[in-house]
Amino acid sequence: MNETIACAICSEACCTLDIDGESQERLVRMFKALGSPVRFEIMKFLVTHPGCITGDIVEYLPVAQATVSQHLKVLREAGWVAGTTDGPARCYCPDSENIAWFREIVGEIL
Amino acid sequence: MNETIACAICSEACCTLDIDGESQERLVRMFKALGSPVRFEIMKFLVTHPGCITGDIVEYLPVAQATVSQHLKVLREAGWVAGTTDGPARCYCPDSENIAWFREIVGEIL
DNA sequence: TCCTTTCATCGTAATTTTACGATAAAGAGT
DNA sequence: ACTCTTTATCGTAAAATTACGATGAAAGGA
Repeated sequence: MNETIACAICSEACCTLDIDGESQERLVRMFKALGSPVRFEIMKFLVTHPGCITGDIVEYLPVAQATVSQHLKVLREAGWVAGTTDGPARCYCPDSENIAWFREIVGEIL
Repeated sequence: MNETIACAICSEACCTLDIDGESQERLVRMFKALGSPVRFEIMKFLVTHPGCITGDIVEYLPVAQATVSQHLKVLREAGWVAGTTDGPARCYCPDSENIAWFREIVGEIL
């Protein structure tokens, strides 16, 4: 679905956006991850409290611990946040590299 | 959930991101809308073929017409695209104003 | 007026997501 | 070894999303 195609507008082979499948998947995953009110709220909290632990988020949000953990996993796998182990706890931070990548590619494409 | 709160990190009233509820809802809706492979593909097509009609997208994608129409509605309501009527057909374009807004606020917040 | 074209909407089945309690795992301290 | 703290994972019920065919609505031409 990512190669050059013909369409009714051009009536000949024509352009498509220059993004490889892997990057696109990654990008869509990032969009999807922040397309949830709860996860967006978590992200907001992490931006203003970088390095905080999961428990802080659980305290802050009216959401069960298991749910927060699940959402953090989604944000991690999407690349929005990165977690480092600190004893039994886990510190989370916005993943600035991936965030920069997101902004960059969004700027190119949209 | 958007006012100043106290948290375990600061142990006193502390900051939260400066975004009002309405903008946040709008932003989350935009994220969510592009967090779907099919909708992302539609958006890509619209960027490279601004002004095309629904039927062109239906031809391009291996998806039923009803489904495309539904996805276009989501993209419209999120503000990614704008549609203008042209006879029985409907022309769609990327909504550059809202896209600019998205980029701007993402740059501020993340 | 009657077609034709184009698109949106309705109803619905299948899939995915979300949220929760319960439980497991992993590290630090005693 | 035992316990406490912290987080992840499992199982599951409820809700939301997705995709489709069928139908309806709106505009233009014969």
